[in-house]
Amino acid sequence: MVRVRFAPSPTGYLHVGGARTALFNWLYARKLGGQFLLRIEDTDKARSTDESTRAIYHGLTWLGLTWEEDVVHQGANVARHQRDAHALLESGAAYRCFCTSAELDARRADAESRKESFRYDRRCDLLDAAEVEQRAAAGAPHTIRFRVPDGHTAWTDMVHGEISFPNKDIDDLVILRSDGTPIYNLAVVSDDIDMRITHVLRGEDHISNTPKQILLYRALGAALPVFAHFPNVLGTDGKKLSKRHGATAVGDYEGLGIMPEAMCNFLALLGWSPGGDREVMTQAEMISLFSEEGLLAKASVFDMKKLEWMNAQHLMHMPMEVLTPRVVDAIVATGVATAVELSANEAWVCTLIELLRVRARTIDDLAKQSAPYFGATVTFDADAVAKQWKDASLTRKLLGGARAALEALPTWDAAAMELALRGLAEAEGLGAGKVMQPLRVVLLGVAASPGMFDVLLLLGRDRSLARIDAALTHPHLAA
RNA sequence: GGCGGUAUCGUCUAGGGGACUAGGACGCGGCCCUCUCAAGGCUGUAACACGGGUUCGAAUCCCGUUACCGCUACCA
Repeated sequence: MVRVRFAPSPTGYLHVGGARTALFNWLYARKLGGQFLLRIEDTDKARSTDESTRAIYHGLTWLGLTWEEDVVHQGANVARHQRDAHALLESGAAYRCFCTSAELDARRADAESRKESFRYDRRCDLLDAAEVEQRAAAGAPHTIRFRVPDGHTAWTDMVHGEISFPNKDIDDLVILRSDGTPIYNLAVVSDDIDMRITHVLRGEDHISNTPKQILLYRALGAALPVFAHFPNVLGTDGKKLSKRHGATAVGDYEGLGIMPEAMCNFLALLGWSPGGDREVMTQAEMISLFSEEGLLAKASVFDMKKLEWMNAQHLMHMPMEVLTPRVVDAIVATGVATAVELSANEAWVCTLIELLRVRARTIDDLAKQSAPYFGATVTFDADAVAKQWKDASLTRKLLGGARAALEALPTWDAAAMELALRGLAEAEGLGAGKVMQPLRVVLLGVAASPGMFDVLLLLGRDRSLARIDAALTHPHLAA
């Protein structure tokens, strides 16, 4: 049974890089019928906050990346971490180190000043056993260090292939601080063993932790998981994505009107390709297409333009029953209509969304575009007015004609409107646009919208005529 | 500095020795459609980091260089 985990530290919001790591873990588990677990690495109490933990839950849930079993809080496992550290001490794989941080810092600085790379010299490992016992018993503060054996440590990474490190380049790492608290590498290994994790899929920044962790697995007598290290997500300047690139938290994109389906789709394509020319996919399609062969080792740049395009694709193709509630919420949030009003006109709202979804890039954009269809009065865009009502007297004449023609219509249907309005234009010796464009501004206040007849239908006879009347009193047209 | 990772259009990528005149997508430009805006269709722009090998043949394999990234803590 494949068991994977996403293990963020709750020191900020859910970052898009982290979200992609979570996505790949989730996809892998879903693909193989495995389990996707969540572990909050909150051992750094100073930096961890409950707010961050909630943001991570929210982000993952929003993306649809639901996890199995109870969330594991690393901080709750300290006793086991300590037990493992002491087991290592007893088996001889680790030793007590009485060097203080200050001494270590000084030696490190000294090595650096001589342009040498610092390695712990194992002086405490050379101490007489009896002396060690005596000092420890006397309560002398000390850490527990893992003794890195000779040789080299290698593994076959799912995305990078063979990776090998000479053990001589790995320092004897502290696994338990002098205050008895565990160090990250020990805690991770201890928890992953305990959680029976079979595949550790994480960010590239953990590559150099991996040999240390493999050594710990072996010393603890545990089976190794399969490792995969995903490349970084970069900003447009090629630097690792960070705050100064603007929105980096997945919550930011939610606020921007990006949908989770699009976000997942976009994130999945950063470092993974289903092969062929496949791009727009539902989550179900991503699961069935997912394979480790498609995983890329190269860092990729987060391109907001493409995310927006991706969002637009999902916006226009997704099932109405999932889209509608979201748009309704967004419209209500803009204040132009209430939820009650919208639910009372379900079919009408549906038509409106169908017409706008193909012209919007985000949910917020769509909600904003819907504004002119609500309310009693029209808000006129100054540029649209200036451009489309340039010749005031001609516009008045055309609008008068359009109003009369529309009012005379026996039935309020598109075919009849088209006949009437095109007829009007022809009679004036004008192109259809000369009638439609001014009318569009009259009805909606803006220069771009769905087709005129769709708009007329949406607004209805009474409101359409009333808006024409209202426009005739607009200062720009009132002679 | 040491160690590790990576390198195809501006960006996401296809490519796994001959099918490459290097394909698709985003973006950008043009055309078509058209009452506007979108969507859609057609089309243009633009890349194998560099240098050596291996091979009859290299974007694909190997080595080196360069650049970028990561790690090098009693952080995670």
